[in-house]
Amino acid sequence: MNKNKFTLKVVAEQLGVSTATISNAFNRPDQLSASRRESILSACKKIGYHGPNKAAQILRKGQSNIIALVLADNIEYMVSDPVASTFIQGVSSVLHTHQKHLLLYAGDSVSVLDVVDFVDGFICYGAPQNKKLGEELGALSKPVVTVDFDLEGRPAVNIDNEDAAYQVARRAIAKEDRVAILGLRLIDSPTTCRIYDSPLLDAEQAISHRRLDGYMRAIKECGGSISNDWIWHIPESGGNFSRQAAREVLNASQRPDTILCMSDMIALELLHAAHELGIDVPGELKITGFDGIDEADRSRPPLTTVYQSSLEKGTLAAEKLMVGTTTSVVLKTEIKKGETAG
Amino acid sequence: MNKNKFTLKVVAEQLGVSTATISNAFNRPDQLSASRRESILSACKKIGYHGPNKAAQILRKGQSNIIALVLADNIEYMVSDPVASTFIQGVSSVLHTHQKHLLLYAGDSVSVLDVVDFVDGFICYGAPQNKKLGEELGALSKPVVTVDFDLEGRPAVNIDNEDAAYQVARRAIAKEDRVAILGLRLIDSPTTCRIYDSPLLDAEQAISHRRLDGYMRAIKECGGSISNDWIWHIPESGGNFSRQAAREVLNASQRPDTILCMSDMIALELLHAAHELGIDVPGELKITGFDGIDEADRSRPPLTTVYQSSLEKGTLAAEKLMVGTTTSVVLKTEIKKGETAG
DNA sequence: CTGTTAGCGCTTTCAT
DNA sequence: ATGAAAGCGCTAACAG
Repeated sequence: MNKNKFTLKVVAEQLGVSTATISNAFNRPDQLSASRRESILSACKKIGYHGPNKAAQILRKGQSNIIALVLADNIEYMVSDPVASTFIQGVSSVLHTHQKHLLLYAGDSVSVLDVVDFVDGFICYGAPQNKKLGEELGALSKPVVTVDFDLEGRPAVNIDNEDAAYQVARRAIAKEDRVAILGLRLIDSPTTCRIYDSPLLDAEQAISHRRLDGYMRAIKECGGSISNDWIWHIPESGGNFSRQAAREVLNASQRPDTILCMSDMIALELLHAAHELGIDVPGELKITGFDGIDEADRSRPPLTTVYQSSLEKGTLAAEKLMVGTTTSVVLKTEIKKGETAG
Repeated sequence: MNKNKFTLKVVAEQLGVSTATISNAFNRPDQLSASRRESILSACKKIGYHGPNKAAQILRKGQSNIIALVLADNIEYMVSDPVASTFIQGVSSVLHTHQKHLLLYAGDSVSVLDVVDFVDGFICYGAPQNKKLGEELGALSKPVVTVDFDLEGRPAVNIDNEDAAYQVARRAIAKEDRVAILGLRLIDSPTTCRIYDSPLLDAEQAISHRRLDGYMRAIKECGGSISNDWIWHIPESGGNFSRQAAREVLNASQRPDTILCMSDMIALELLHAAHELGIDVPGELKITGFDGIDEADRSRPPLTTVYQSSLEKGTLAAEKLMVGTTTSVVLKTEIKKGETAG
């Protein structure tokens, strides 16, 4: 329970040198002889002074080595989502090599202004649920890297959601197919429901809408069409939301031939529900997912989906922030054929 | 890209009041009239001053509202582990209601001293891989709450690992059973292997050893015994480590009748491997897990395991830290019968 | 290479 | 209820 209350000044007096010398010994080796530095450092260690106070350094240097990772939703959900947690892994691994600390910041918080003064930069994973945060991040003087959405003038890491969705849908849909879509965060509702004619969320905000566009293109190309009654909104992949949607769509009269899911978690839940109802996949029902999580590979039958590297998204975003890049990038995705789409 | 460079002092001059008044308007409402405060606040908003600089506040007040969550291993692994991520959920939900920020700190880092000056307290989830961190945390003058291990004089949140392991093992083991154990972090090795006569890690450090004790007690009570050749060390639940151990033990001549696994992730991997080899569970092989994660319930057959509430561990630990409790607690666990243990 | 000094931006007695 | 002033602990000019 010690943790001495030493300050640079006190230590300097005790060692009979100036404060600047102590400071330099710790932060700027080039400013003094190696031997002097060595003796100072060991003297400090002996008396139990472990280096300059970090809080004071943050104020003085204007640099904390803390990076805030702004998550789209609440932290609770994000940490348990396989896609998001893989992303976090990527981020944390590169921050670790750069000796930076990781602060998790919830996208449903009130304002990033309560951390902006003591973090060095932001990585923003998905458009924050609280729109205001997006505006704030856009106007900051500190570095920001966005992922899965864009912010005027900020470097971003994205995938081509429209094209990926198109590709995977194209793989599943056959002529004359009745198609349904289980979408993610399409409208502003906390519950699972068909979208009917609810206004869609801002197009710019939602990767979901790019995916929707891709699905639509595929459907059209197959000579089909889809009404809003056959498009579900699911607030988040986890929990019971997906299950509810799965049951609704499977129990509908005139069950669809193909169901396009905007995440693997949703698709797996649907696959599970279909199994329970004795529906043969892909014989009676084709299913596609999105993300390419490991679990999608282990399901039986394995999911037809599109893979995106969340890990790479994370490492790239963090590296951009570390290096100070200003250019954006669009990562490649890859169709995983699986066996759920005929 | 604005983010005005306003300081309290500048604002005070501009509004023609003293710095103390501005400060009070933001931090101590009781120090001035409501109307005065209101007018000051709105004036500040108008000119774009969003409140006192946080970095300066941290230095001055010695309080940052940042809580460090020290993870046992590297962050990468922790975030992807269902047990750990559930724990994080619990922590973050409580911190969020207390307006505290969450800093993730890896247990394989060099020293907590590089954050101690700017965090208000520590939650330490599992004995840090780097032993030195444990010592440092013990000697700090800031609040520390430990989980799944103890630190002299610090409040802790634990479960009774020995008893839980005993209970679940007792459920599976029958007289004359040949028993094997797939253990987690038993020795100091980065690879999956039988422990043979390697020295076990410090008993105090490892919850695994309490579980081992429980298993041993159950085995003895059934009139059996187990040699170190039948105890595996697995460095972490995820990755291929569990799979390797599963294959080794299943392919051994004289396959065990019962295999006790120190985590559900290990047990599920084992179940999967057994399935691939056409081994009937529980007919030809009984399996037990540990943790009671959701997925253990969804497997076929559902896993016989012992449930612990990682969420509650998280909320409790965070609450202890917020409230400043000094007492420790041992949470209840619960046997989940499942169908993999006869 | 070393020491002196002026702040980084704020909070908080203490006096008014 | 408000204002003046002394630091919180450190760093980086600058001068020696």
